[in-house]
Amino acid sequence: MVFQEEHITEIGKKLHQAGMKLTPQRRATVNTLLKYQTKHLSAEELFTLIKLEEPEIGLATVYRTLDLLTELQIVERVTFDDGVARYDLRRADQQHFHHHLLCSVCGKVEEIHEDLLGEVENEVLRKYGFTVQDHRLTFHGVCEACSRKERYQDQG
Amino acid sequence: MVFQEEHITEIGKKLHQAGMKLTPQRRATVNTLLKYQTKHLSAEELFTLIKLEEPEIGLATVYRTLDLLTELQIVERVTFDDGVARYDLRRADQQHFHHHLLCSVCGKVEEIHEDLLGEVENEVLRKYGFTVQDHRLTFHGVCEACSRKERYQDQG
DNA sequence: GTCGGTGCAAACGCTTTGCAACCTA
DNA sequence: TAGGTTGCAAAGCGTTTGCACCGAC
Repeated sequence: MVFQEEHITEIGKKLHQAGMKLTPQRRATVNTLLKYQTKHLSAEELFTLIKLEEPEIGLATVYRTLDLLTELQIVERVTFDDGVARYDLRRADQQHFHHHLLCSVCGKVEEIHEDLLGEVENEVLRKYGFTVQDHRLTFHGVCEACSRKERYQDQG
Repeated sequence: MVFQEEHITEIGKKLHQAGMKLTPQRRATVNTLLKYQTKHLSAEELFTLIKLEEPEIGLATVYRTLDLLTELQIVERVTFDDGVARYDLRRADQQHFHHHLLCSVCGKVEEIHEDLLGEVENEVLRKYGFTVQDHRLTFHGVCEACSRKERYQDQG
């Protein structure tokens, strides 16, 4: 995938700028993040998948790499209420226009890449004097597929 | 505080309805939650405070009580990105109109009790077919006090 | 040769659980 | 007195850290 290679070299550059190396382990981690984009995988889940490409890698290295990528703002760490950290590759074009829909029936996590909060953030500044730099917005509810199923069951 | 007593008996009723008892430990926990409302304390912090009223209480009981109150929707469990659960007494009149402002300078957590998301939730239903039941919204940024300080420093 | 990066195992902090004793409705 | 509730200690789980070894520049 050319697209993927571009991403990797771009990330390699960022690492270099920070005086750090693009090791095979880090490359494999980024590859896996790219491959499972928007899946919101935990460190342990990523570890299992990364091992397919880089079997010798250790869990600690995965954590360290994810921390590093988070600091460089290449990935975003999200914590839902289960307390487990999940990791998301950040799109280059995306500031913080990124929300989650968490279905309480099937557990699926959907992403919305659209800024729903522009006006709301202005309001927060106006009313509370709070300057918003970033946000975390997760909606809990029922996704389209599950709603349909529920309606179906109610009738049947 | 009459207000507080009302709350306690009301919560006692809810427990009763669920076939559970209002023990001294639970009473002390609710009292402390009332006393430090909107402080977003962790279980450990609450434990320390509850012990002032009920010195024999164990940490496990605090966790169990908080779990119980969360299930009964009397308190709300919030997890910011540090991964530690914090607990918030739910106001009777409040559905989910409750957001957080997290200052990245001083670490303070402010609450907003105002529904900023009514229109946004309609949009989510319209565009994504997702029926919103609840949400978590946290703004990361700089609070009014810290903004003022920063402006002052820039000038001085 | 230096210095960052790695794997392993041990440690860590928050949370949950097993169990015997307790106590309240 | 029956069943929920408790305190304690141990275990659980995700995450971090110490350390010796490795490998690229």
